[in-house]
Amino acid sequence: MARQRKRTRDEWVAASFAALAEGGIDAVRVERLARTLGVTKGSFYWHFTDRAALVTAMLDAWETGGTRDVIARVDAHGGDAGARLRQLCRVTSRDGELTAELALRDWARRDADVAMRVQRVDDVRMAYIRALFEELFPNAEDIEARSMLLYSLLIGNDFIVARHGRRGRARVLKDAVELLLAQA
Amino acid sequence: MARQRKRTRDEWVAASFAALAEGGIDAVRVERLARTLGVTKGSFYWHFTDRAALVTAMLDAWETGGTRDVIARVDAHGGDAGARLRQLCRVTSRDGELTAELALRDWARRDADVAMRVQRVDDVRMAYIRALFEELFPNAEDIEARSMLLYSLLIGNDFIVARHGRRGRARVLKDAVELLLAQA
DNA sequence: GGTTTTCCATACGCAACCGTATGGACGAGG
DNA sequence: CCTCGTCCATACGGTTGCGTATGGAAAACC
Repeated sequence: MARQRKRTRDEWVAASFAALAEGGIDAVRVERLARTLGVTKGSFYWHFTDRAALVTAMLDAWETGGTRDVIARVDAHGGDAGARLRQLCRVTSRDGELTAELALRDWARRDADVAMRVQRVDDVRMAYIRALFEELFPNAEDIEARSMLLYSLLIGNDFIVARHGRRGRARVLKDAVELLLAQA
Repeated sequence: MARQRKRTRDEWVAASFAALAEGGIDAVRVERLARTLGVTKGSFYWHFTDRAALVTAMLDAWETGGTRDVIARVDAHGGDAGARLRQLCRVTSRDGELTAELALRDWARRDADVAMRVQRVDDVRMAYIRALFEELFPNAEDIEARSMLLYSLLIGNDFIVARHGRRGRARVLKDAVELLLAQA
């Protein structure tokens, strides 16, 4: 933890995500972040005009990190459509991968700008999933249903905390994916 | 809007949910709620010891409203397992049915008590869905996978804002449910 | 080495909340 | 009619957070 002298804009954004994950949006406060970064508000208001500007920067980071980065990681693994869908499942089910999702989707219900961003993210993710399913199935409506089911599963896997008896979540998740990949 | 003289505890809770839906958890503030109810804080602190007590009352209401009430509405409609699952889908996809879900699930990540409540709700819902699928399929693992997929779909239908080209969400939702109800 | 730019500390005013304390209006019960 | 319990208004102190203003240290530049 070498006491560096200068903070960058990205450090503020990173600290904001950490605070969001730990304490919710209520924890993303200028003075609190300043303390964790070892500086004061003066630093913040030099890098950002506003608290709103910080939030905008967070949204930007989430938008690319939650689409392009994930897709790149999946594609880097290679394989055919089925392998990629399984890999997508593994990547997104990693713990802490979707820490900001809930807060942002909740916020999107009340803020038009945030809603637009979430829609963009959802469209990109669905397009990726849809393209993979298109390599496996012929019927467009079937493809759309399976894509929606898989995307919902990835979201639900993180948002739902139900127990599954003796079976673990990982096993259920795997079974569900295989069900979606199975030919009707 | 007859200016009533006395407020009940439930009115405060109802106003809290309205505020939560409109402005997020940040809008659930004592003095703000008092204004919308046409009273002052004095009233609040007579009905509740604390802001935390209000939140607890909200959680209680959500817990029963999001499980027993929904299940009762579905069962009241009657029909076999397949019909009930389709009805469950219709009931939960009504707008505004899950306004508190996102905020609560987000909160559950950081508060052990809230997490326990969400888990109870998820367990009850999953048990209901599972029981219905058990009437349709023989394999336990298959049942669990389909149950998780359906529950995820119901959640995802509300949380995901992706577009589906010419097909509307309602149509995709219906196709997805039929896919889950179809024999392998 | 002096000047300018970069980055941050300090101090201030202001608003929003929380929770408490206290008194008052109003109806119920005797 | 008087009292008592119910329900709320008002006033207060304390905290937290935002945004601004201003000065200062340290580095970059010439």
